[in-house]
Amino acid sequence: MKTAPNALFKSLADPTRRALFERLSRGGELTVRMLTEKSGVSQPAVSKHLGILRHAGLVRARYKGRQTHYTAQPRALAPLVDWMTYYSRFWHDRLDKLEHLL
Amino acid sequence: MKTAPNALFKSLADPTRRALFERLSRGGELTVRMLTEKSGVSQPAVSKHLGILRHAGLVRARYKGRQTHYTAQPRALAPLVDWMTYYSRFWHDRLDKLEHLL
DNA sequence: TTTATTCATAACCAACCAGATATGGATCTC
DNA sequence: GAGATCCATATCTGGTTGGTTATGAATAAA
Repeated sequence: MKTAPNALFKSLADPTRRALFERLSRGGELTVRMLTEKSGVSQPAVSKHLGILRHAGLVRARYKGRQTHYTAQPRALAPLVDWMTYYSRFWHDRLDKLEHLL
Repeated sequence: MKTAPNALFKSLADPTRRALFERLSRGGELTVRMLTEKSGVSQPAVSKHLGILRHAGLVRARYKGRQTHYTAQPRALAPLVDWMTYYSRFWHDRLDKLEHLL
């Protein structure tokens, strides 16, 4: 309950990185090129962010030809849900049903 | 749905800071002195962290005499729950009941 | 009225981080 | 095969940040 959410919190703390994850969550599968276009940062920056997200398990890479397709892995958010379930006593009664689902 | 979770994610991204919030979530009301003891860092560091948490709305300060008592404000986690509700399509069906509770 | 305690702020420092440009490998296209 | 495109990695840099010590204001205790 301690080290698990660390990488997740850190990964999602950066706005640019979180925006990438958000786009992937809605947009299905997207290439680095597509993600770079409306990201506001350079392509290497996007690649680096995707690497961090991938390391945290939040996205998944599929290699086809010269381009890499990324997809979101929302299941990786589970430790965050666990963390909030555990540490918010106020909501505990309402969240504990959710907890055993995960 | 964009700027709201930013301060929360950033606040909770630091392990020391998150540990303080966790302790307050379980330990009720604690003074800076008490929080400093088992934090592993100096008192000014604790004060700074508490200031950040307070700025994010995650803790609340009560001033009595020369000591400051802090309490956790788990309701402040609401935007995080909203964020996860919105951006995790996988859990959407299970979380949307929770969403309208908040 | 001293003396001690509690806390916050200031000033400083080392480490980390997010961004850039440069580059090269791999793969399509012509 | 030649050129163009896509992506990742390497390197560098400015800004952020989490930590420290120093200090002072405010309050409690002696």
